[in-house]
Amino acid sequence: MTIGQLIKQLRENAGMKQRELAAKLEIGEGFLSKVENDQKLIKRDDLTKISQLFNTKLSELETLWLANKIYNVIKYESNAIDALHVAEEEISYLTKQKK
Amino acid sequence: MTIGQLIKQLRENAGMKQRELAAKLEIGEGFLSKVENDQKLIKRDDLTKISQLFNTKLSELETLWLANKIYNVIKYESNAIDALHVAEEEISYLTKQKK
DNA sequence: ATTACTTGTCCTATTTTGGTCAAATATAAG
DNA sequence: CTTATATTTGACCAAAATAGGACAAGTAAT
Repeated sequence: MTIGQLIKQLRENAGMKQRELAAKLEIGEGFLSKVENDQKLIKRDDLTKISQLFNTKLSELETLWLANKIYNVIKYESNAIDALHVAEEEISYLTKQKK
Repeated sequence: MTIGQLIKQLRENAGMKQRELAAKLEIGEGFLSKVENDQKLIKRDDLTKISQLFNTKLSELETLWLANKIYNVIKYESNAIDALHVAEEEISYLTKQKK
């Protein structure tokens, strides 16, 4: 599940048209369409508004949003998976903050 | 192991000073110092030169370089690990290219 | 025929990249 | 200690890339 797919799902489950949601987010509907199809990434600040509108957990939105950012960095890379693992090791290492 | 740590290691194992390596890469030594300490990321093109200079596998350098890029995206994020996993799923999914 | 959605082209303001240089610190040598 | 030599750090910068969008025209669905 990508951030775009989730936004689309939330919107449709609420029976809302793109035009409506776009208006609430103060963006054009063309842009929202691209967001829902993961061709553009929505502004991070707008996640808050979305989480309120659809009463969904902000943290879940943020995780998918961030995943999309990561994905954009590696999508054309043949060693993407290896790099992800290395990055994960580094994060884990620092997160254990051995004083 | 980060890309900076590896570059430093390769250089020291070859008994080379920062000044020398910096000259071969045509960058200042201040910049190289930052690269070795992961405060700056070296240009991707320069990885080729490094792999030739120290006779090391380019793919390994590239993986660490990419890992650093990813790391920079998520380093201050509390849900970094979750996002990494989501991104990995997306890559894996697309890599299986089910026609 | 409308309404809804998608897509392509274009734009500019902000951010990031890749770097310099000088000064500050370490380290080593005499 | 003193002095070279090596490395690190901070402040700054131009150029390149990206973010975040608008808008019009094209498709799809109703």
